[in-house]
Amino acid sequence: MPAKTLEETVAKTLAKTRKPRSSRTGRATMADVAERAGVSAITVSRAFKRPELVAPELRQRILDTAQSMGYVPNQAASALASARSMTVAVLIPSMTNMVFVETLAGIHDLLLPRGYQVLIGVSHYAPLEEERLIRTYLQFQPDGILLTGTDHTEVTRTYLAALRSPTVHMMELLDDPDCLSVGCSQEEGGRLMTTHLLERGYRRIGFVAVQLDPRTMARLDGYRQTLEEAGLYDEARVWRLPDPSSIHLGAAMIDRMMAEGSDCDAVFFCNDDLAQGALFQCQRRGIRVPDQLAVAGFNDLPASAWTTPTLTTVATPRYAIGRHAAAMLLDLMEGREPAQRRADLGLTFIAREST
Amino acid sequence: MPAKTLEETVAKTLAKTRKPRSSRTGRATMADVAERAGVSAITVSRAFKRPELVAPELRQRILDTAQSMGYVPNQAASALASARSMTVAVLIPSMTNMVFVETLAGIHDLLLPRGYQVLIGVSHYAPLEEERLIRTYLQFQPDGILLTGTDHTEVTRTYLAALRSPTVHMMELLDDPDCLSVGCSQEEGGRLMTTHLLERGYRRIGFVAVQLDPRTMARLDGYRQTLEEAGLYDEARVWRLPDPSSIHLGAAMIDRMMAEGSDCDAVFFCNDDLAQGALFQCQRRGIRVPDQLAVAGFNDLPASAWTTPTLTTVATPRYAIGRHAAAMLLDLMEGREPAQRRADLGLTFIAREST
DNA sequence: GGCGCTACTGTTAGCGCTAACCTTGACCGG
DNA sequence: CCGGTCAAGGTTAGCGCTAACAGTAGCGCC
Repeated sequence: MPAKTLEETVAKTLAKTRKPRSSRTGRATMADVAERAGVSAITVSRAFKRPELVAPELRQRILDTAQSMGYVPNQAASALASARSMTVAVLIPSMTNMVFVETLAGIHDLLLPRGYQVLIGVSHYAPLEEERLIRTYLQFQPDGILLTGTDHTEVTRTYLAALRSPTVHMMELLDDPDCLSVGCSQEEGGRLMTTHLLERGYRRIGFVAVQLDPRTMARLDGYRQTLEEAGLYDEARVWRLPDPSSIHLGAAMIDRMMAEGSDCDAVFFCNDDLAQGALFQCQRRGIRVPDQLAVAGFNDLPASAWTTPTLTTVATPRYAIGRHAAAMLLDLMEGREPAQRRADLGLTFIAREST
Repeated sequence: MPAKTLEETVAKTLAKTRKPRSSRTGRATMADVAERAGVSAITVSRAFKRPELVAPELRQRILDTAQSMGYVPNQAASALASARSMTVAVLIPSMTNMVFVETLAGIHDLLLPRGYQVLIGVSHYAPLEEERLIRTYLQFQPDGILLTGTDHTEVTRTYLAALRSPTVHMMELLDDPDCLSVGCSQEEGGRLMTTHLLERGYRRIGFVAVQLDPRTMARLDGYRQTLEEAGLYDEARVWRLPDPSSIHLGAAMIDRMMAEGSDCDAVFFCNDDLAQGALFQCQRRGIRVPDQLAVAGFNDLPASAWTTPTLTTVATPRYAIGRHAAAMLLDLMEGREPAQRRADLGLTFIAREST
């Protein structure tokens, strides 16, 4: 009986001409503020979101009223009505690795002042975990997505392709013109360091790769290419370990090399914390660096300028990468075409005492 | 003319008996899935959120249909309708300080598997910034809030009091029975270390306080109390600097002490990274540690077990604090009373070579 | 005087989901 | 055979906000 239903609806509508002063949650709503300020709800909405559309005095009165009532806009309702969540999902492999924390800082510094919120997901270097996270964060209908690296599962790629949400890849550079990327050439970093070691006269240069993520492997590639060109590459001087990078592991590697009777005159560690651990252990064991063994790292962590000896390394512009990626994403989210689809932010080689 | 309005409404309602297959955003909605699976929307909702209410085969069919359509629930709509955002706001003072990053890891590990999302705010040790962040995060109607420390502005306190959202304070312990807190006694840490230094025979013990946040000041208090009891407190051996803690600053402090002709035979640094910097600089300047100068830190950062000499410090259970705080919050959010309102997770004193 | 224009403010409808209630049919025991 | 119970699914209304459109007033101008 549709007639009855309509009658009922009308009756109910009339009955609650004015609702009790607050919503279900006990918080003031936009309608409450509107009523108190003697305007309509939409005007309150505009006073907050499009202030230029409301007469200055009225706007001030509305804002004052809202303040006095402790009104806080409901972001879920806003997101639902406007189809804009003002949220960006960021996926990084690790939170304990300073490199990504600083990238995050760059992202935060750019996006937060512009009203965007950041949802941080940690994939622990596992593409499958990343896929799970993507699924979770899609529920938030993020206006944009920032991904680390380029090794994503097929499903992740499908999700992202099916989605409208703008996406920018960080750290590594992509040649695919459909993808936006900001980063630096990890391979180039590997070449820079290896070339430096060759120039310093080292001939039996080892490489320690851990975590085995694509960035580490790219550095290894750069190392291998350079040594192969010099006719000095020897697989026996390459160590590959899936473990996460740590000072402890770096120290352990020195022990292992000694135990194995390695003939290296220099070792290029894929990460600064490994190299720092190696330096500490060399000091303990009385191995003179760089005379007996040269040690090199990657990323330029803060302590690397202070160890004894100080550590030769390659500085990566991670803060700048985060900031730049966020800026590109912002362009996309606001409908502008970013200046470039692929931004190489370069590397800085830092020669110190350890080589 | 209400009659006409009603007629119009009915006409429109009939017209769109079935909407086009997707929503405004182009994504499949629950209604789309329901139609395809031949059930009502609420059943789809239940298949996801209350699976025990839907017959197993039907549930599977719904989930399969959803999957095949690439359906992702809209969290904003869910939050609006259910008044539960499944979101927790976490405010920490710094992201580059490992202590808080590990706290975050504990929080994540507990909350994410239970379906909660975490919004991270960084206050940069500024209560006013924290207040701003609180205001921002309240828009998300978080189901719970985790705060670091106890120095909040009056406005922050007012907001939190006006709010229903459960709140747990981390790191420091509160005596206020209205507040839940998880942490350890920073003051106790200061006493532990100072007592240790006294026992080792040091008599002119200095203290370097940086950042000057409440936790640092509490450690300083513990130090002062202990030395006063021993009749050895001397204000001239206390340095207070507002700068953030860093290796660099620790090294600089050694230089400054030398330049000032300080007579300390031991220095207690309020943070491990400062102490590490001091150790590095002592090594550079040929100051023998601990013979000429003992060095002590706080927090037990990873590198502290590897420096030369290794660093005496106090380990704080930050991961456990994060996890425990999250567990208490979860209890509150799910309507249970937590086992205790104030959890002291203790400290571990670690004697190493530097003292 | 009428037209267009700008500057404000309001009305209506609906975003996608779920709480609360309602219906249906199967099963059970006396 | 009937009332009671329960599991499984549906109906209705509305969460709090904003897009889109619809006024309305005031002004300038020919």
